[in-house]
Amino acid sequence: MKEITTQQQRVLDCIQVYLNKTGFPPTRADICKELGFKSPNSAETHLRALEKKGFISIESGTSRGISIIGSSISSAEIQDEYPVIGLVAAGSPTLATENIENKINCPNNFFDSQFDYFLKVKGLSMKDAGIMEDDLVAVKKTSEIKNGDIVIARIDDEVTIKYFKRKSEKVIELEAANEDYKNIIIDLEVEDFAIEGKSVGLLRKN
Amino acid sequence: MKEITTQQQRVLDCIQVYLNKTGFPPTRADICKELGFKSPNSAETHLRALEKKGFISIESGTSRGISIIGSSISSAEIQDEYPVIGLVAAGSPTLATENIENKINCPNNFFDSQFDYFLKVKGLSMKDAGIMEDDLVAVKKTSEIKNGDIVIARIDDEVTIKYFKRKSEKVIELEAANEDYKNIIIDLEVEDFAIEGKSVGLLRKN
DNA sequence: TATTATACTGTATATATATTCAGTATTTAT
DNA sequence: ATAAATACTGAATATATATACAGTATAATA
Repeated sequence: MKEITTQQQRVLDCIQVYLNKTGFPPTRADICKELGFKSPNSAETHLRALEKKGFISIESGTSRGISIIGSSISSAEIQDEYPVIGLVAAGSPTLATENIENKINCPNNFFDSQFDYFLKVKGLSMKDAGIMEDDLVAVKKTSEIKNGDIVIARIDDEVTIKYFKRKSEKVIELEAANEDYKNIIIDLEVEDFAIEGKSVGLLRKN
Repeated sequence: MKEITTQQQRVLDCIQVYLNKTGFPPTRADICKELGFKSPNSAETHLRALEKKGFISIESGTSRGISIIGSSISSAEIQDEYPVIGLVAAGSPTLATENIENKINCPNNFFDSQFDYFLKVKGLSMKDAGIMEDDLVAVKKTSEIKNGDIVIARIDDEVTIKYFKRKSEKVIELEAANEDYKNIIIDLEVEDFAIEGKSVGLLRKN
């Protein structure tokens, strides 16, 4: 970061003040008006100098495309948009647009593990695990599954959420957490079966 | 501040995300691109609705002249820090520093209603309501309680989470969601009883 | 001494952008 | 039953805006 001149500092301050006042950056003309310049090119050249020295970045071809570098409160925590997957139509990929009910913003380190989407739970098969109808399960797409994990699995074209239990090399049991539901035994040699991911957290709005 | 629709919330989130990413607000076209709209007028009408409802202000005739109301200068303003309240020591106020286990960052519009802190649940008295040990219940400090609400109540010096049921003018029943637990009948004339707040959501990390 | 950086005015223009108008369709209030 | 709000597509346009070009002038390098 090179040295800044007095006038360049005035321009930089002007951008910050304008941002604080309006919520968006100034145009070249705005800067001119604020600092008494009579030509938009006065602002332009100062901006180019500030960019060259690393104080700001300018998005080319973009109106008000100025951002002050370093002022973005070193946020280790990034907020991301996560899709909420509702009823998954048979045969369609889970994350297909038509399955996305809406989106939720939340920090990407919100749960102990990264995750990819929220699954809106239908039915009460995992009731005794505290997973109720319409709960949003944070799903991490992975095939690293341990016994006892809560997995989102696909059998033929149906998506289900259950406890995972490996019975043998070729047999898996999907265990419900509700005595009213039957467990599912999967013979990997016979059935079309896939693990979509596992639950890493849960969100309920009520 | 009137109610916001799902789509309007998405547009509002989109503006915030764009701001965090670039440092300046999006154009109508940017919003369309981000949310998949095909006409700039889609963004325009949503913006007008958001302005009418008081969520944003729009500077007329100004490119990118959008500012989110309430989230002043700081770009990470919609994200707030919420305390996690663990075991509440008898006699101490719930939000006393010594009761705060840690803090969680999450958007302040994360649940349908505003809330004040997370309560880490002990015991299984609300098991059948899907509230398990160590779950984090989002608590809104309020005395506006309806029958059937899940409330955080204080009897003498003990904090408990139960279903709320008004039996008569002076009698309240606190109902557990687990047949192994007994319901609690409160005579308001006899017992030292207070409603700390109610549950507006739940968070589970596993 | 020539060159580069700073610090401006003034004019011009391609395009980025807000914004209006004309439709269609669905849902929610009155 | 009718109106109003929501949720869009699609096209058109005035203008807001970035940005290049042509100058002038001073101070700091090399």
